[in-house]
Amino acid sequence: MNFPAFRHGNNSGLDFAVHFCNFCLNRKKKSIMTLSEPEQSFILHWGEMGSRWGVNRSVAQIHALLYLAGKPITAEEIAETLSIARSNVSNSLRELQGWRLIETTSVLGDRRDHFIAIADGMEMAKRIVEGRRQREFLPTLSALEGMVKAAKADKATSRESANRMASTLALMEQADSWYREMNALSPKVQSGLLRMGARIAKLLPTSDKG
Amino acid sequence: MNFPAFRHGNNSGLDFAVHFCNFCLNRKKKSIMTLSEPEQSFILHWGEMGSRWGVNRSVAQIHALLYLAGKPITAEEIAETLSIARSNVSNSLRELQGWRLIETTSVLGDRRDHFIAIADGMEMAKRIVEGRRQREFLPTLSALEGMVKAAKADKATSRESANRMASTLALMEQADSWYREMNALSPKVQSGLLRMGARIAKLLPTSDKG
DNA sequence: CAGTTGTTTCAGTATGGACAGAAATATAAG
DNA sequence: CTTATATTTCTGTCCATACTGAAACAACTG
Repeated sequence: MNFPAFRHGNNSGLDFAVHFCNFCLNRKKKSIMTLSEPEQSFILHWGEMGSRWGVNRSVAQIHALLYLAGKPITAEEIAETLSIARSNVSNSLRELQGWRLIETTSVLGDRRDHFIAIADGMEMAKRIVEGRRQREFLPTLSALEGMVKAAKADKATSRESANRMASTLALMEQADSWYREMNALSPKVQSGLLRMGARIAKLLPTSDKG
Repeated sequence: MNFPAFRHGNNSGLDFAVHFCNFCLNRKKKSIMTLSEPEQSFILHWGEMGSRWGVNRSVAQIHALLYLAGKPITAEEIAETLSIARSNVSNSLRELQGWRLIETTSVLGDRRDHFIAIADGMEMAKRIVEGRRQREFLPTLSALEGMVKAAKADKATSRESANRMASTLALMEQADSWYREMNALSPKVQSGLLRMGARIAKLLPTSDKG
């Protein structure tokens, strides 16, 4: 540890630029989060759950940590707290940004990025769903479209087979359309519908012809 | 190939038991399905999709094959058609039965099980969702319950942290309750709601307080 | 009961993805 | 420009899981 020729109080009257000596920065760098036992199991289970749903463990754990922390923390802190490699943290953070589940913030006098998870659980869920839709659902949908077209044209494919593909496609398209419409509603209405549950069915015209 | 002392037509007048000579059975055994090109890509993509969603490739492929076939086929046929090991097929079939996505049927004069996928796409989707709920969602839910309790009791856990866990739990419980209610509705009403999409929101009391 | 056919279990192998650590690159400060 | 610091890319290792093929097991037939 070396302390350069910086001294507190010599910032020559600048109004906005705030500097810290390396000693302060170093002290800041050392702050590892200590996790309580329940917090640890939350993070562990979150990671476990993630890996069952096609999100890798580190990504899910980091997300859980940021979510629990509720305040901006640095990549390094994350790495030390969870004991995972700095590079892994870096990649995972980038992925989480890709899912729009975390954001970066700046802290005065610190060059490092500080990361924070979006706090609203509902919003979180929506972004995860939207992410999976974009990455997996939509590509499959368009692939299926192609296949159905090909199946109908191909005379080696039985009519029944082609029909089954087509109805699968139709079902998926309907589900997607339902999702898009629901997604477009205001959060207020969305949570209203959620809270309402099956009681909504009572509002349907009694002789439901669809 | 050896042909035992069985001859056509010597079934001694039994009404219901129908026998086939081994020659016939052997001929039956050889029938491998030939898949058209669109069918192949359907199966391949289905497998790909499965593996992205935590279902292993073989299981998903076999399911796709049975779904396309639309008629009962044997484990052996599946193995030969998809070129995967017989044992793998056996295990995968068992898993598919666990998900209630396929059923077994018997064919007269054939000891082997014949498998067929449920045909209704909507029903299929519902069973998949229910399966994942049972296997992954509910366990997580109860684990979370324990953690929230522990977090509230534990004084090393910050109030904010405990609250965040609690609200996550609450959201998941609400989602589950919504699902259960929707699931209990009749298929008719369900598809009515699906087709209706966001127009359902118009039926809500205008000043929606929830 | 012996022989045949079908199914499951088991143990070893292979493959894909996660991960660590090092090296390379970028950015800022003096 | 040099040095310090932050981040990303890259490469090899490790691990989990899927998968195969063989062997054990079970069920049925004559």
